[in-house]
Parts: sequence; C-alpha cells; structure tokens
Amino acid sequence: MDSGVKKPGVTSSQVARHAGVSQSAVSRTFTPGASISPKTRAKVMAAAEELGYRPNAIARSLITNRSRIIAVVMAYLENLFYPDVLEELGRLLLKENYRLLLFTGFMDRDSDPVFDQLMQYRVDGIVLASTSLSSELSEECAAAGIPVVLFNRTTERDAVSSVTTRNREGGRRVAEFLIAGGHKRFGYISGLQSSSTNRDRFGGYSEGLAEAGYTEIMLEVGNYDRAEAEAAARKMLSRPDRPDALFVANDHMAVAVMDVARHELGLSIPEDLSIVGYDDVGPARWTSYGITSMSQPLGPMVEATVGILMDQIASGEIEAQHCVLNGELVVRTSARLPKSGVVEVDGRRIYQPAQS
Amino acid sequence: MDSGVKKPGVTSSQVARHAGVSQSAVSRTFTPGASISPKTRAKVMAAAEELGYRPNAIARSLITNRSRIIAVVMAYLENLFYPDVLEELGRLLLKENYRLLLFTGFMDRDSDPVFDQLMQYRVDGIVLASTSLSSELSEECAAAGIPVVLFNRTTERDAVSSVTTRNREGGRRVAEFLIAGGHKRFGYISGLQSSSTNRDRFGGYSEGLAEAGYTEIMLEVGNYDRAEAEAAARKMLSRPDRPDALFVANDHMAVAVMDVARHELGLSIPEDLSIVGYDDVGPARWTSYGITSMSQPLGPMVEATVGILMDQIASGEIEAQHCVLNGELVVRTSARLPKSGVVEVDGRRIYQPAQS
DNA sequence: CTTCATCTTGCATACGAATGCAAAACTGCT
DNA sequence: AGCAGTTTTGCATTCGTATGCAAGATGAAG
Repeated sequence: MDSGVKKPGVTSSQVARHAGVSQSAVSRTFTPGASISPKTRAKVMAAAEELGYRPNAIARSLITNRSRIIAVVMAYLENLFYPDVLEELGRLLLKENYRLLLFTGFMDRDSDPVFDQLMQYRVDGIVLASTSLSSELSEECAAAGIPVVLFNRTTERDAVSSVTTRNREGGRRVAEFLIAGGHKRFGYISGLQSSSTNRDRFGGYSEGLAEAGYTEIMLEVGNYDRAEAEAAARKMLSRPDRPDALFVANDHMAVAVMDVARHELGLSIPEDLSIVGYDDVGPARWTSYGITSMSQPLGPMVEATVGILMDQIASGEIEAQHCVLNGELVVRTSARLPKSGVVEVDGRRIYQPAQS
Repeated sequence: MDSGVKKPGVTSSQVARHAGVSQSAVSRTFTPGASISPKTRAKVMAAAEELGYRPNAIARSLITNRSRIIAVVMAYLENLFYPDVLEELGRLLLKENYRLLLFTGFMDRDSDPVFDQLMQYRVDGIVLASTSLSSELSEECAAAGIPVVLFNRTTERDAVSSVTTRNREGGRRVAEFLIAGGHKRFGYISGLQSSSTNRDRFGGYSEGLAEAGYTEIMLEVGNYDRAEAEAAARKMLSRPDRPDALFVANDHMAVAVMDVARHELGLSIPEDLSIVGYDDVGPARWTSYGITSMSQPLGPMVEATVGILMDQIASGEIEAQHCVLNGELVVRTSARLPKSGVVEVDGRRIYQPAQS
C-alpha cells in the first residue's frame, strides 16, 4: 500500500499527531526493542505509512552519537582488487545495517582534508585500504577513539588493527615455486617501496631465494602503477641477462608486464620467461593472461575487517586486533611448472610443496 | 601547531567557554561568510586548536537541512568502467565539498531498503549508475524532491535527469565501421535487454546494418555479465555460420568473448572474426586485447553529472536535465580495418567516415 | 474486588550547531 | 564629546529524534 509521493520533512511529531499518540511513541515504534504495545505500534505504522514518514537518520545520529556510517579510504580503484573489496564491503556492511562513506580519487598527500571529513562526520569506523596513505592518519584516527582497520597493510608499531595475508610467506612460496621450476635468474618488480605489503613480499622472496643460494635479484620499481610497471618491465627485460623468472608485486602490474614482455619484446610466456603475480584478481584468471598468482582470500579478509569493526564498536574497546590470513599459490599458465607439488583443490591448481 | 590527540566530542560550547566568547561566535567562526571580527575569530581558532575541536557535521546537517552527502548507487563494480566513474566522482565531489555515500554489492531486487536508506540520510543528491535498477526507484527519489541523475542510462519518460552518450549513434557507427571493413555476417552480444543503453546500441547497430541491406543479425544475450557473455560467445561462435563481425554491448563482455574466441575456439582476431566493444575501458587498451571500441567520455560525463547535481541543489529546482555526449570509435586491433576513414587524433586512432 | 507487578505511555530534556533579533561595541564624522 | 551608522556579539530558539523518569494502564494472583 504505497501512498505515492513521499514528502521528505515529515517528522515524528507530525506522525504522532496524526496517529493520536506522543512523539515518543513514534520514536519507540521505529526503535527495535523499545517498549511499545502492538496496538499503538500498529496505529503509528499506519499513520507513518500514510504520511510517508521515514526516521531522520541525521537527527537520530545526533542523539545516539552513532552515525552507522563506516568510512572507507581507497586512494585509487584502478587495481580491480579494490573494487572487489569495495563491493564485498558494501554487501557486508549493508547486512550489518551500516552505510559506506567512500573517500577515493584524491592524491595521497591530500589526506589531511580527508581526515578532517572523517572526524566531522563522526563515522563509527574506518577502513584504510590505501597502500600509500601515511601511517599517521591511521594512528590519529585511532587516537581519536574511532575504530580503524588497515586493510591489506600494516604499520610498524601495531597500534592499529589490521587485516592482511602472510605476505612474507607468500613471497617465500613464490621463490620456492620458481626455484622448483628450474629457473636460474630472478627478477622482482616492486610495488610502492614504502608499503608494508611490498616489503614483506620482497622480503620473503629474497629470503627464499637466498636459502637456495640465489643472492642476486634484478630489481625494478613499479609503485603499483601500471605505467611505471610497464617501464620497469621494458628496462629489466631488455637486458641481455634478463631474468627467466619474474615476481611482480601484484597482478595489476603483472598484467602490464606480460603485455610488454609478449607484445613489445616478443617473449614467450612461460617458455622464455615465467611470471608470478599477487592477489589473484580478476584479470589474472582471464585466459589471455592466466597469471600464476598468490591469492588473497578476499571474502574472509573483508569478513574479518567488518568483524573487527563491529566488535570494537560494540565493545567500545579499540584495542588493536591483527588478523593474518593465508593465501595460496594458484597455478596457471604464466610460469613453468615444477615437476611436483602442484595439486588440484576445488577445481583450482595450487602449488603445495610436500613439506607443508 | 598540533596538540596531539583530538578528542572527539568537543563541542562548540566548550570551545566558546575556553575562548571566553559565546557559542554563536564559535559557530560563526566556522561558517564562511558569517559576521565575525578578526579578533574573536583568532581567539576562537586558538581555543579550537587547543581543544581539538571539529564542527559536528551531523548537528550542522540537522539545522541546515543539508547533509553535503551525495549517494551513489552502483549494483556491481566488476566492470572497470564503474570504478573509474567512482574515482572521478569522488574527486569532483570532494572538490565541491561533498561526500560520497556508496551503495553497492546488493542484488538489484533488494533496492527497496536502499531507497529507504537514501531517504533516511537526507542525501542532497543521488547518482544512479546501475543499469539494472528499477526506474521506479529513480522517479520516487525525484518525487521526494531529491536531485537525481541517471548515469549512463535513461528511462522512458524523462522525468529524471540523465547523463548519457549517443548510444544509438554509437551503434550505428559500429555498423558503418564493420560494413566498411567488408564484413558480411553480423552478430551482437547484448547487455541487459531491459536497459536503455543496450536497446539504443542495438537499435543503432541494426538500423545501420539494415540500411546497407543486412537484415539478419545473430543475437545472443550476455546481460553485461562475464560468465553469460562467455556462454553466449561459445554458442554463437561455434555455429557453422558464425559471424565474421561481432559487436559486443560493452568491453567488459568483449574481453570475455575474445578469450573464448581465441583460446577455446582457436579463432584469430581479427582475421577470422572482428570484435567491437563499447566503453573504451581499461582492459580494452591492454595490448592483449586491443579492443576497437566506442568510447564514452568518462571525464565529461562525470563533470556533467556533478554539474547537474550542484545546479539543482543550488537552485532548489529539480527540473530534469538531459546531457548527451559524444563518443568516438577508437580503433585498435580487434577488428579488420576499413580502407578509409581511420584517422589519427591526439595519438589515438579514430574511425571518422568522410561524411561526418 | 483488591493488591502488586509488569507494560506502556507521555512529559520533558538532551544532542550540537545555526541563525533572527536586539543589544552592545565600534567606527567615523561633526 | 556626541551622534548616527555600521559591525560584532550574545541570547534564545530551532532542527528531529531518543530516552530517563514518573504516571497511567493492564494483567495476574489471591
């Protein structure tokens, strides 16, 4: 029974008058768990329906001191991993009856005004999923008593909650895989060098290689940026002693690297060059690329993120929690296969060496 | 001079007391254009700084009846076109001092709760960029007096503002291009059949073909979905009389179609099959695909969207405005070239037949 | 029918900032 | 100094909802 046009600006008092009850009764009707008799509730509902009343979330926020808004900060969305995260976050937050205030499309140094906005809107929680944002921002928010979760990154001091995957182990797994594949010359195209994910991935990778006696790694910087990754690939792969195994810090860059290798330099993948990426994001699965990639379990990561936020909001405690999840090395066609260790699980091929 | 921890919950009255002025003075200090002397302003600023005061946007909204929040509704973000839009929207809205409340990750039929939320938060404007959302939603919002802009879609009755490109002309241009390329058997993989963009693109395409005497078009439905597009491609391209020219309703699907054609069916592109897409989105530019595609001018589209919103918010008038922009047929490698008509503009190759 | 316990209800107030209005402070001018 | 004109200030009220408190209604048990 829709009464057509919903005029905004219908207040609870108007509904109250129309229903012949007090404003409190109206409020209680729309407050789950409030003390209200079925009879008045019905009266109120009828009047509300008739007038097209909707509780004003702004006014409610003012008094409850809860906005039911979670801020999500993502400097850029070019890497499909982040839109995927965003979509899942939207889904889960909606289910928890929270809204998602998105901050994106700004340069990283502009983060100060962003911080101001966060504070002004009294958001109930913050998800920081920008690899490149200053750590100060996060700590400042946490200090202000707002639950913050770093998504896919950490800071040195772990004063603020985070959700990550075992990047170090991931890097090491990539090394093992490439070594088992019989590769001899190793390269790495890095992400933002200041980011924790990049440091850990590279750390694990070089550790793994070093243990097998490979101490030299050709290094170029891609800064998680497509254009820079292309340039890095051009430079590294046109060297006479170019690597035969290349770990790229994420799939977003790996795609670009593959295009350069194949179409600009005429290399065959994986015959001339094996490439391994990170994230296992959409394009990695497309047959044209088929990137062998360390996966990050997006669903569980988002679930953990929302879980931590809800937890901290409910308890009022903002003690830092750190959730570290496991990824898998999903094997596709962009890298030569080792003789053993590749197993099929749930229709996906995974590299799982015997010892683990 | 930062005083460290910003305690939230500092109110204007507290600042007032600390500065020895009235609460009004504090309010005026933070209201651009209000009547306040430099001297008191300075006093207030100092006190505010010291206490870590930030105006409470919620409280402000309540009285000004302006939330400075724009809602953006995008059912899914899998198609990179939408994240790109989102990023640009974020940038422009931030510049206009508006926040972006994102609704995503819900199935389309669930749009009712979404509408409720929009109303509850008293958003100042709405961008509807979901091809598949019901038209009612948009009209209901408009009826409620909230400026609404349909992004990349329209409704039959044009009671609500929209920003689109000339999809019909685009479809026709694709037809001309493929005909000029000497193709004989034409196919179309459609988007959501209920969407206006799909109808227009196909309408223009079939018109253009019909005028050249080609009245038969092989048709499969992709629903703007990757998996469905793959299935559609499999079906259409394994027919003995498969088309030699295929227009796919957007690049997101075209990528999938290309993968199926090349890697599952062993077709060469563009030798065996020419493919043209729509949107000119990121992956279309990647060398592995190099999709010839009708572009949609994202920047101008977003600019127009924000422009319309700001206009309507400022004027209070919500008379529907319709902005229709031009795209170009960006020529790459996924389709055979016509003998003439391809010109180079700003480093991009464009199909521009003589008469236009 | 009384009595006490439990539910409902309305009243009044609070949340934090913006703003019309009138009083107060300042300005410049004679 | 005195006055008119202008600017600045504070007071009081407002926005729309939630909630503690006390009064009223209802129900059950005796």
